[in-house]
Amino acid sequence: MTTLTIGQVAKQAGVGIETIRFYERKGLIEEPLRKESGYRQYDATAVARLSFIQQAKALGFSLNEIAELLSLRADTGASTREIKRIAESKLADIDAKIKLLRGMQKALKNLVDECPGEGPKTACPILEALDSGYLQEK
Amino acid sequence: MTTLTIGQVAKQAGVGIETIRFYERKGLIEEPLRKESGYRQYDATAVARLSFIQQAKALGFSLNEIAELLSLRADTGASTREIKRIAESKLADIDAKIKLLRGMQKALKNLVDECPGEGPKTACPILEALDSGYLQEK
DNA sequence: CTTGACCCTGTAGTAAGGTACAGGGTTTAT
DNA sequence: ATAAACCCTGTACCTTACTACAGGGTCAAG
Repeated sequence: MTTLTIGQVAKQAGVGIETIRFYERKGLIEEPLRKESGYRQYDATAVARLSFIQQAKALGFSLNEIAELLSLRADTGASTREIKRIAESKLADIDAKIKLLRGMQKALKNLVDECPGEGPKTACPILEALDSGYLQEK
Repeated sequence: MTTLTIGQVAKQAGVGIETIRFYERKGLIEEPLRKESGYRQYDATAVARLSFIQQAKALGFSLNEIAELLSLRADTGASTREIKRIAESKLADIDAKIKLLRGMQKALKNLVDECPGEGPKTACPILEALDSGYLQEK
């Protein structure tokens, strides 16, 4: 089994070296074996683990949530139920964020559409709206 | 003209006292006049300014962007064009965030739907997907 | 005239997710 | 054998938007 240095793992996984050590401190990655020199020795599973983390981040999981997923995975007593529960609550978070952003998008789009883009600032509906409390209707 | 203490302004605007001092340090609020005692003296325009900031935050503007809007508003040479430009770029940011979240939502929803919610973890498509790099297809 | 509620400055801490040294030791290539 | 490139620990710093003291001074009510 070929071993990898932290730099090689970082390169293969597309992250920084400091990031790997940071994940190690956070408990997201196991402490690897060391050479006599103290150098960390990794194998390919470390790259896979980092990929898992990147994937989960891409789905909007925080590092704490990822740590939770990883410990559930390692826990032979844990079931798919727990994992599904976490994923569902994350999905609900994402739904909520989208709703919020759609509200912003709609309000802002109205203002941009109505703004002539020239003339005195008194004619700008954007500043007007921000002043007026118009968004509070919501 | 009645004057207000920082506590009264905070209450009326629905923010904390520390927040007002923080905005002052950031340049989002002008430094108010002081009594001989050193107490800050505000008038109603301070409450309006805080409302402006809250409104803009609700539209997704960061404090730095809000500072920019405020300085444009104060700048007699600035036009609606500049303001519209900022609002448009903010709208583009929001659109991009929504797209990203929709991607996450879709991927995660598929996984949750396929997860039986019971049985061994090897049957859980969520962990499988995180391992496999399946999301990279994107 | 004293008590409690309020205000002041200045500094430090929070969360999240890293990033950047400083001051060393080690490996690898020439 | 020596220089470049790499690795080590530990600590400090970054951003955003606050929040929380500590250790004082002030104001209003009774």
